Amino acid sequence: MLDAQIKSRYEIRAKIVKAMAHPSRMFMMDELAKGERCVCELTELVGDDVSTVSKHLAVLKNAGIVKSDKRGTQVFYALKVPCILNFFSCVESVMKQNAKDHATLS
Amino acid sequence: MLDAQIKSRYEIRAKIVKAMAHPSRMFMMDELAKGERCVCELTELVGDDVSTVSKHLAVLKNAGIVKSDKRGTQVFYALKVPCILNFFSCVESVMKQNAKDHATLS
DNA sequence: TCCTTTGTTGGCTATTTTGCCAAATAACCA
DNA sequence: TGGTTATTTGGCAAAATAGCCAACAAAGGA
Repeated sequence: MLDAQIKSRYEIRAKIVKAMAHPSRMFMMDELAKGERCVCELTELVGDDVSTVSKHLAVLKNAGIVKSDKRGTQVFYALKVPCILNFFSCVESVMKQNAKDHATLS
Repeated sequence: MLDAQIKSRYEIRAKIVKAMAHPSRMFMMDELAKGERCVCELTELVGDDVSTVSKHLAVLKNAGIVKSDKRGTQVFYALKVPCILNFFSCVESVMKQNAKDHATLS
C-alpha cells in the first residue's frame, strides 16, 4: 500500500462500502430497490427520528448510491446503481454459508 | 423495522458489509482474490503493524468472508466467498458513475 | 532446552459514527 | 402573511473503530 494513489483508491472504495454498512441504510436500500420513497415513508418504516433517517440518506447520497428528487415539500430518494442488488445477494450467500458452518460446528 | 426478527436480519447483513468497509481490508480481500496469503505477506503489502493486520483479518474471518489455515508458524488466509469479486465490480461502477457526475458538475 | 519467527490478544488513546433534540429551511395552503 | 408539513442541519453525548505498543502463545530450528 505504499503508493499513495493506490491507497487513495481503496479509501474511496471503502467510503462507498462504508456508506452501505448500517442496518437502517441496508434496509432503506432494499426498500428503494422496489421503487422511490420519500423521507417520510422511510422514516415510518425504519422507526427512527426523521433527522436520523435524513442523515442516513445523506450518507448514501454522498456516496453516490442514491439520488434525490424534491417534489413539493417532499424529497423522494431512489437507487442510483442497480447492481447494488447483486451485491446483497452476495451478502446473503455469506450469511447462508455462515449458517451452514455454524450448524456444522454444533 | 418494527419486527425484531427483520431488524436482526439487517443487523447481521450490516455486520458483514461493515467487515468489508475499510481500505486495508478491501485491499486484502483484493489480494486474497489472487490466492491465499500469509499474515506476513499481507502485513508487508499493507504496511501497518502486524497486530493491526491480524485484527483486520480477524474481522473478516469473524464475518465469514475469509478462512484461515495455520501451517507451521504461518497462518494463511483465503477468500471464502467468491462473489465478493462481483461486489467490488459494483463498487467500481459506483465510482465511475460518481466520476462522471462530478465531471458533469464542473 | 533456548532462541527466533510468526501471529494473536490486551490495553489504551484518538477518531469516527450514531441518534436524539432543537433550530433553521423550504414549499404550500388558508 | 401566518401557519403547517416535510426535511435538513447544528450540536452534543454515547458507542463503536482504528492502530500502536507490549505481552503472550505456538512452532521450528540450533
